[in-house]
Amino acid sequence: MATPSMEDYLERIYKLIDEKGYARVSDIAEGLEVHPSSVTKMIQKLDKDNYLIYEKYRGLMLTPKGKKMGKRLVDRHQLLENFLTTIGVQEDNIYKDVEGIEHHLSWDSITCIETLLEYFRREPSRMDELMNVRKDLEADN
Amino acid sequence: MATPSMEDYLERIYKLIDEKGYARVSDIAEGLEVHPSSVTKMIQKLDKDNYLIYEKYRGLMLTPKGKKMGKRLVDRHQLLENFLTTIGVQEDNIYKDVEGIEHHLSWDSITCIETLLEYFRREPSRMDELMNVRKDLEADN
DNA sequence: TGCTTGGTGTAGCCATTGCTTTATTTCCCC
DNA sequence: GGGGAAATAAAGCAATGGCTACACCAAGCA
Repeated sequence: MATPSMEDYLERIYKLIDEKGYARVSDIAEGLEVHPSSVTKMIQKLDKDNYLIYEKYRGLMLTPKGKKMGKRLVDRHQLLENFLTTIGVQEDNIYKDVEGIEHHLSWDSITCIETLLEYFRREPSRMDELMNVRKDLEADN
Repeated sequence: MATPSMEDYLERIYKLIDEKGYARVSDIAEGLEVHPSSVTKMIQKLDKDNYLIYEKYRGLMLTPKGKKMGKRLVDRHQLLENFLTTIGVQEDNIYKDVEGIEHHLSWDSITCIETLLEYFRREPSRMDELMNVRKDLEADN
């Protein structure tokens, strides 16, 4: 299984390839705010675990396994952002919270949160009702 | 600020005191599945950070700060368990997931999840509707 | 009283995870 | 072919927390 940091790298790589068609060491490093040498090292680890195929100085390609996992990770991240937004968490807390929890939820939990979001999406008035509850609770203090 | 591990200890200690009136090193160690020496070390750290007052061989007492934080941590844990249960996560995933995310959510997020739970509590039929969404989504596959 | 014993405390060590620094290598393009 | 940007290798460091081994205290019993 992948460590949290491996997931961060894989997520970033998937996104870069998705957006620009390729993922360079320096882009990955910049995105994650680490030094290039850290990226090289992690890429080698990801290669060893068959998430990607890596050729020194030549670049990398995600394997099917890597693509699949990358997509899941990116989707998961997005889902969690949507979830926190939906329930009313402040913008400035969302990124850090997602960053913190995304690596620690089972896919079962992810699926359930997905369902919950769909629940609110289907009937937007439900969010209004949620906000009413919020106002009630705030009034209690 | 407290590290994840410090929070685990504080949570455990608060619970022990709440249930038995005191918290012995060996009980804490057993609860967290670590060796007693690790507990002593952490207790000293918690003392240094004013979460508790510690006297060698004599036991410990939570300070007001420690009590307040301990209660928050225990409540937070419970809240997250309830949340995952409510949205339909399987029993066997809940503990590990909560264990994983509890240290990584802002109090803003916690409050919002609290509101969400209250939303379902007020009108239990909402959970039925949530389960209907779930069935729909499952049928799609 | 004094000894035994179980619970505690101390010190030093180890593992994991990642990151940095520094020095070197490779590629690409002029 | 040479220069510079990018990438890599090697070594080391820092934070976190856990463990082992051994020393120590204190309560209860003989």
